[in-house]
Formats: sequence, structure tokens, C-alpha cells
Amino acid sequence: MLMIDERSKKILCAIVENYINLPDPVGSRTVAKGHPLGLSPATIRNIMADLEEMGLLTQPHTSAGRVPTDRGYRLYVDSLLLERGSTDIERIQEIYLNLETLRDNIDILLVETSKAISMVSHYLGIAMSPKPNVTTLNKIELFKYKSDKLAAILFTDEGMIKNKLLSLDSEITQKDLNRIASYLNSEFSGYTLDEIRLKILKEMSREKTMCDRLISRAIRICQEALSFPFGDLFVSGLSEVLELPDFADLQKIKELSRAIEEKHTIIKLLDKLADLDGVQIIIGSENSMDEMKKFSVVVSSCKEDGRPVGVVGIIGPTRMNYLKAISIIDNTAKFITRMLGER
Amino acid sequence: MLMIDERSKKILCAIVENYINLPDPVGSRTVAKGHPLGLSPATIRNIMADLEEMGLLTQPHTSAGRVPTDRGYRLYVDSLLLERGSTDIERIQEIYLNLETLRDNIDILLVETSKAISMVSHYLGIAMSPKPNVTTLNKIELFKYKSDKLAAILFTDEGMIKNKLLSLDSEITQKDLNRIASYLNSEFSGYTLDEIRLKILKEMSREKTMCDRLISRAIRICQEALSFPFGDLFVSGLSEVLELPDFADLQKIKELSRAIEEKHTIIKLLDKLADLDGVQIIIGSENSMDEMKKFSVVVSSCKEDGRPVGVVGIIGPTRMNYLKAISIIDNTAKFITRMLGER
DNA sequence: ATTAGCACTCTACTACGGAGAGTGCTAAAA
DNA sequence: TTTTAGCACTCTCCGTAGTAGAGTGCTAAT
Repeated sequence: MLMIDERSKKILCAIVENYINLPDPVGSRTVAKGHPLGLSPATIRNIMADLEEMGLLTQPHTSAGRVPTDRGYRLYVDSLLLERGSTDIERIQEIYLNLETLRDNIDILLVETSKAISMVSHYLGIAMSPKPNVTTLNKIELFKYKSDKLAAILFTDEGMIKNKLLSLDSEITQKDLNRIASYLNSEFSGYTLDEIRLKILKEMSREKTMCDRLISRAIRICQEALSFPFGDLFVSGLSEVLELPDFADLQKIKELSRAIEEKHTIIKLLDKLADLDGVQIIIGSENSMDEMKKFSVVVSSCKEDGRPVGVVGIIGPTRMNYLKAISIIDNTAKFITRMLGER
Repeated sequence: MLMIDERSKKILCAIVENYINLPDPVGSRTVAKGHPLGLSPATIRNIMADLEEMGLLTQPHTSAGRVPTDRGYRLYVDSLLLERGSTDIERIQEIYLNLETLRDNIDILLVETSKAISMVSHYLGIAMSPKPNVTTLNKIELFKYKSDKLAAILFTDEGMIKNKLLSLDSEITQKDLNRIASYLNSEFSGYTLDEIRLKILKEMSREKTMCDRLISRAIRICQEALSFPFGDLFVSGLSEVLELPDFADLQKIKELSRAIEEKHTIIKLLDKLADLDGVQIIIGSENSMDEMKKFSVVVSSCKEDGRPVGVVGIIGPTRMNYLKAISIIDNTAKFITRMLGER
């Protein structure tokens, strides 16, 4: 662990906050003036030199001011989490009101949530629907559609409805479909999709010994119906972040847009964090994915009765207003949880 | 109409093609060398001066080569459409094979189609699902869900399935729901969603005179169920176009990303073109939306029995390889149409 | 009608130099 | 021992100047 006294920490935080407001390297004079610590620029220079030695600050070049490193941001954020205040909640509340009207469609709700986050934060807003391993099947309904097709409608306890068209290999009546559906419901309702997948695999392994043709068919249909991309990721606000001076450079924009389009890397990242409680923060190089090493991520999972129902977050430059970001994400996560909890 | 002789046209096309390959202003020497027209640079200079006077070319500055204007591209494209050849179909076919597997879910199919288009074209790929005015209701199913909610599942003739959760204001049995559903189906099946909306409005105006409580409830449910954002737009390939030198400038990237996020402007644009047959091309300033005046659009609607089932297209710089773009879009539209037609 | 020749124009690139901001170091002060 | 003042030094930023090169328009010859 890093040894650092209170005064140095204050100066580090002052530099970080200064840099967040204005992306120019921060000099000793600026710190001395802006924060009434009763220290002269010279003293502060000494401390800054120490902080640099510790790897918390860097200079873009000799004789520029200092800029926080990722580790510098980390220390700042950690000290922030201990005593964080609430930021402009009013603005957010207003936007939440509009989201209320969308509660009945979780996908659209999440899209709009990601947009809302990007609007208030001016960073990328992200929202992800629950992953199959934690999604519980409420019921399944089956319909004939156009003679040779079958529509499977999946309801989850979390309020998601997913549908999938399946091609039928042989004729079947709606009556049989109803029987299949009620069999599947009695068998699988209340289990998570991952559990169901496991059960299906087991069933299939002894399928040959089973002679009930209908059941074996039911199993097959259910398996196909479950092969669905749960865990959708919605990202909004690219034009928002392009306004930031941090993205003046084309290379960085390219990296970010690649990261956005390669959604599965972000999904993988969020998956890791979905189980944890509270607001999680990943700063620049702490990120394990190469595409994301220049950006910071602030996320929180939305949990209902300890069961995650989604993830919301922010992606932005390492020079992010973490205080604001944390507050927004914390509030949004709680709001979504509350809203979905009322269903 | 513009008067222009065959030789000038050849030179214009030569300049456009040259510029498409390499985004540098084209000089008279280059044209003389690259295209064996048997003319000297000086002659070509004269013709280029004429073309500039006609508004088909411009110079970035006095002593640079020439660059096509939007009107220049237009002439090039028009002469192209008369005698167009087929381009690298093989590559496209290969990608189409993967799309085949997705035919059962139209939304995912369209997402993947837009990705495929961007991959082969290296421009933005766009795909849009049918608009409600041309979407025909096949059937509607209603379910109780968690005691106080109602799930409405809409099937369209085009193979789309949409679902919507509605909150119930008062208790209702599944039996009643079934009766409502079969009433709605007998009444509305086979009509386009827009037609149904009209019918509903009519019904509601005389609702007061009707005493069948169930029917009035059915009408209300149906109305809510139809308030669905059909006509989704999918855009892919931002990181693809960022590699183009045309987007070296930050301002242009911002405009493009704004255009992408403000999907409704693009949707409006595509709506206008959805009714037309064949490949439609809009070049730069021909575009009525401000956000799009710096980009070109190549689109084609996918029609099944004269009824549009979607729109596919490309958005790119005005300096676009129109020949390739046209070929890709034409083929993709035909492929999608054929695939959906087989259902 | 076409071409060769030539002067002209404009950009892109490099080099130079001064202003300004911020540093590190040293020596004095607290 | 810690803090501060002073000062020389370093590096970026920005404007100016000068040059090479590409491409033009015009004129006169073919």
C-alpha cells in the first residue's frame, strides 16, 4: 500500500479537480492560489515532485504543469468514495420522470436510460439487460405461425419478454403446442435460464431412453427458444463525448468507436462487475481490455432482492468528473431498481 | 438540363474515379496520363475550366487540382446507372450465407445486415424495418402476466413479432383476454397497422353508444398495444468510416455521429425513399437534412409483392465508390427480399 | 482546335526567434 | 527541520519568413 500524508493527498485532489475542470497541466502557482492551504508555490512544487515520484502525477514535458496518472485518479476516487456528496439531483430527477412511462418495456427503458445518462453526464451512457445466468423464467408460450413456423414467447420474472420464431420440421397442432408449453412451464418455471439449459442437457442425454415423442420435441423446442442473445448492451452519447477536448485526437475516437461496436468486450467487462454491490470504478489502464485502456468506466448493477436486473454505467475519459459520474450512476441504478421492483 | 459533350463527360468521370481512389485534387497531367484519351494536359485544362464553370468541379484553392462538386458526382452517378457492372459478388455472397441463419428474427437479421453492408462497403451500413403504415397484422395474442399486467404479442405478416406489457386498471381473467384477442383478430387481422389505428379511432368515437364493456376494453388494449415504435433503424460501421481520410476532420465526425444518434432524421429520409423502386442515390447537398448535407446516401427498399418489407442502404462521404455501393445495396436488397419472401 | 511554354499563385514544410509558463535548485528565513 | 524566495533553465506555443513543388491560366505556335 501507498504511504501518503493528508496534505499531499489534498494537493493531489486539488490537481485532479483542477484538471477535470480544465484539461491543462496544473502548475504549482495554480494550486497555491485556488486552494487556500496556506502554502507557497515552492512548497507545493516539492510535494508535486514527490507525488510524481510516487507515480501519481506526470508532466507532459519538462516545465509543464502536472497531470494525474491513472493511479493518481484512483487515489482521488478512493478518497472521494468515503465522503461523497450529492450533485445536481434535480436535473436527473426530471429526466427520470420521463423514464417512468417506459417501465413496461425493459429494452426501451434501457435504451432511454443510457440516453439519459449520457445527457446528464456528457459522457457515454451504458445500460445492459440481465444476463441469462440470473434471468428467471416466468413462463413460456408457444404458437403456430403461418403453418410451418412456431413462435416461442418467453416471459421472465424480471419483466422481460423475448420472442423467437422457430421453423417446424414436421406438422404439429396448436393443441399439442399448448400441451408442450404447459409441460415446459411445469418443468422449468422458476429456474434461471442457465439452470434450464443444464436441465435440458441432462434430459437430452437420456432422451433416447424416453419414448414420449412430445416431450422430446418439447425439449428440443425449448432449447432452440433459449438460444437468445440475452444481455443486450445499449450505448448512447458518442456525439456528446466528441465535444470533449479529450477526444480532439482522431486516434482516440477510433479506439472508442471500435470499443462501442465490439460490444462483447464491454459486455464481458460489465459481467465481471455485475455481481458486485455499489458503484464500481475502473480507471484507464486498470482496464483489462486493450480497447478500453484509455477510458474510465463507472458502473453499478441494479439489484432487486439481491438478484441483478441490469447494469448501468458511464464510459468517459480518465479525466472524468468522477464525483458527478458516481452520483449519477448511483442514483440511476437505485432508480431503475426501485422502478422494476414495483412491478 | 445540362449540355455536356461526350468527351467532357469522360474527363469528368475520370476525375471522379481518380478522386474516389485517392482523395487528392486531380490535376490535368494526372488525367492525361491515367486515361489514354490522346489529349494533352493543356487541352484537358481547358475542359476542366469549362467543367468548373458548369459547376461540376471546384478547386480547393487557385493552384490545386480539381475536385468534383455534388453536381459532378450526380452526373457521374447518372451515367453510371446506365451501364453498370457487377462487382465483387463473391465476397458478399459469403456474408449472405451467414445471414441466412438469422431469418427467423427480423430485428437481428437487420442488425446483422447493416453490419454486413458496412463490412463489405467500408461505409456506414443501414437497415430499417418496415414502417407501420405498410405492416400487416397477422394476429394478436394476449396474456396475463403477474396478476396486474397484460402482455400483448403482435404478429405481422412480414414475420415480425412485437410484444408490449400493459398495466391493467382492473382485474381480468385469461378467458376474457382470449375472447378479446379473438375479437381483435376477427376485426383487425389482415389490415395494416395504420388502417387499424384509423378503425380504432372510429370505434372509439362511437364507443359511448356501445355497451359491450369487453369490446370497449378490447379496443383500448389494442390501441395501447399498437403504440409501438415500428420502423427501427440500425446503423453499423462507424469505426469503418473513421478510417477514411474524408473523416480526418473532427467537425465532420461530429456531424456524422449526431446524424446517427438522431435516428429520426435518417428515418424520415428513408421513409421518403421507401416507396420508390430500385437503388436511390442522394448526394451531399441534395440531401434535405442539414446534418446529412456532407454525406451521400445509397438506398434500396426491399419489396415483397410490391409491399416494402424494409430498407437497406449505405451512408458515406460524397467521395464514395458509387459503383461498388450501388452493386452492394442492389444485391443486398434483392437478397433480403428473396429470403423474407420464402417464409 | 490543339499544344508547348512560361509566368504566376497557392500550399506545405522547415527554420528561426521571442514570449510565457513552469520547473528544479540553492540559499535564506522561520 | 521545514518552508519560502529568488533565479536560471527548459520546453512549448506561436508568428514570421523563406523555399520547393504542384498546378493553373494565358499566349503564341502548330
